[in-house]
Amino acid sequence: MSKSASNGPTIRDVAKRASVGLATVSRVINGSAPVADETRNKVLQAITELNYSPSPTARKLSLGKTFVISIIIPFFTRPSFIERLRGIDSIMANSDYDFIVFNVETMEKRDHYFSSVPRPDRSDGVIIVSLPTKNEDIELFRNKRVPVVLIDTLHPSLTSVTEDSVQGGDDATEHLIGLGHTRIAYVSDILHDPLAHNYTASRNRLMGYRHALERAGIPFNPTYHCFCHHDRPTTRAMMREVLTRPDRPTAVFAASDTQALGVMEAARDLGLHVPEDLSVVGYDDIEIAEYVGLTTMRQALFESGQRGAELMLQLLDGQITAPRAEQLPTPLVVRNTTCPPNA
Amino acid sequence: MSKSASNGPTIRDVAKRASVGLATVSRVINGSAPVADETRNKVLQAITELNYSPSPTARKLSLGKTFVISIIIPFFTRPSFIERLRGIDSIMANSDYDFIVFNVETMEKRDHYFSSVPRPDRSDGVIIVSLPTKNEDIELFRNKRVPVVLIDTLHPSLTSVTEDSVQGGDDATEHLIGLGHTRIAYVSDILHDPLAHNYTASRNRLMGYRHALERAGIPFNPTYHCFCHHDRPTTRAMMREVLTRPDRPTAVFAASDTQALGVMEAARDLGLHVPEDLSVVGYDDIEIAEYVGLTTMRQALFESGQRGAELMLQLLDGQITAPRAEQLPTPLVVRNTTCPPNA
DNA sequence: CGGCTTATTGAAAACGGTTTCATAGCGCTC
DNA sequence: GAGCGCTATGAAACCGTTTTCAATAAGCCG
Repeated sequence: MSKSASNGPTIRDVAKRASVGLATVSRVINGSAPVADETRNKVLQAITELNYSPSPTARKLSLGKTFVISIIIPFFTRPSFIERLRGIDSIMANSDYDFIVFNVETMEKRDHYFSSVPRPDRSDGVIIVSLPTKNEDIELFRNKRVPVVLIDTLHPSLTSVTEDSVQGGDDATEHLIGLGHTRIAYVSDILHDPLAHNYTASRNRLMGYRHALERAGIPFNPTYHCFCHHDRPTTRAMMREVLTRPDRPTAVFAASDTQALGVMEAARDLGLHVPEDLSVVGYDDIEIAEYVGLTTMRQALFESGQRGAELMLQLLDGQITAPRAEQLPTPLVVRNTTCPPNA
Repeated sequence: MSKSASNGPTIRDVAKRASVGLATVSRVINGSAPVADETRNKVLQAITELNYSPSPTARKLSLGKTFVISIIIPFFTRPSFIERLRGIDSIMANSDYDFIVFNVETMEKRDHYFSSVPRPDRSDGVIIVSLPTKNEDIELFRNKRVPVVLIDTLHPSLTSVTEDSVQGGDDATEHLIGLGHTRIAYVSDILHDPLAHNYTASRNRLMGYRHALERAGIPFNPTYHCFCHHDRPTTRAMMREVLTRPDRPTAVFAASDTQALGVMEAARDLGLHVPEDLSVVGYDDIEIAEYVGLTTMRQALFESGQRGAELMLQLLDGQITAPRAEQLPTPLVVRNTTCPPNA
């Protein structure tokens, strides 16, 4: 079983045909040491005659590298992850590395991949997307000595690329304040639950929201922070109550487009017009957002993937030594779900 | 450079510690030959003591396999591809194989991947999704002796999984006929252009459409076949004209949800109500479809990925020898963009 | 108790590259 | 012309597995 069907020519065949030592062939291929022109030509000719190409596996074994970057990502739950993957791909496709994707859909899979994937004989590096890391995870990675880059998540001892959610929350809120709103609600998922979708991001957007309010001299009203499980129907139900309160907000900043859609459905249920009766700002700029004309914060999804991949490549190159945390700006996309209040 | 940082224990270390030959360790690990219980226990103990796990790369080299399945897919252009990838993943994750994804966004990349990826030293098998194959491609694959499975595409000499587009087109049209419609338009992209998105599928849906009409005794009206470049704005513009014709259709079957959305926008532009004035059936059941309540044909995307992966595994196992073409049924999802005419 | 089969085992040869190390050949200096 | 350094090269060792092959020990039969 050791020999598989019809293997191609090996470096030894090339050496024999060119009547040189096989070390010389290796040198010609990799340019790792000077070779006389005449010799090189003989080798090159033998290579083309035999249609030889070196075995990646053998190379990997000899070099002690895998030439694989592993991506651990919940990539199937949201379209936004695809955009990040595209960014990673756009960089990786031009490198020597392949990337293989590990799809996390449950906590068990997360734990399983976190412990089995970052091993030197499996991957040269690991990019973790949108998955928070605990300290024990970090310890694990360090023991395995595999470089790690975080995208969309933060940890003090790892290199990471994140969107600036504080700034984003600030900008979104400021947009509403600028239009004249003062009763502005913030809608998010449950911030106490570390397993929630966007735990950290939602918290940071809240911070930005509060900064903006503070700067404008608007006191923070805790009853304007509405949270519930992160899906459209639940958000819709919750907001139906909120929007019937006597001091109902005139504007809503939602921590995700999905929740923003829930807000809009609730408004529709109650006969409130958007944006005349209620301004809504979302976050993410998912595909539907454009379709329904939702004003939203666009995350630099593609760019985050690109940047993460670039950082990984630099890490592998030894160009980066100390962990570095980069932040990407998030632009506001103004469509037609926001306008001045009572307009 | 040959030695990388801090490699883990090797099979030799285990052998030494258990004071057995290294062949025996291999036998214990793989169960490839009988080992005395006492010996096995010694080895097992040494393995756990050293926390040993075998090097995948060395295994690959020795076995002459890559344990990699390559997926060539335009996966980033449409959400539907992700669903197929999920299906593939759900099967592959439980196998010995990793899969690596090659993202095709241009013709050059297609050609490049088609020639470089299906090589025995790169992949044990290749799954090609939604990418038509020419005869010369097939010849190439055959030369490389790498098994290939097609998803969403067909070729007589390869194993494939496709949705039954003829049946789908038939069912969609029949649904409209059943509601009482007789003036039914078919909207698709340009069928003469082999580079168009869904060339074959669109043609097959047209065939199903005609079958259904014929069975109902409704003559096929060529002016009811409307085609244009496959995007929402273009479709919208085209349909604005079609829907102002004196014999305007009372129902539209669109070859994709994207185009169906264009149709609905055109109707809105003209003050036509959906479904009272115009019934619309789409195809694909993309995410937005549910949001806007579009009646549509759901493709068995996830299942197609699963089935394709299963077939690949069987191919690698030698369970399949002759090429086999499987077809998956596509269910109709009735929402609220269809109703009887003039209702 | 000798001979023969059968279950276990270890040494060694793959797998196909890269890299070290020693050497041969050459031009240069003094 | 002896000594020196430098370039180009090939033989051999190595990466960490799997598998072949021969050998040893044990069991069984007559």
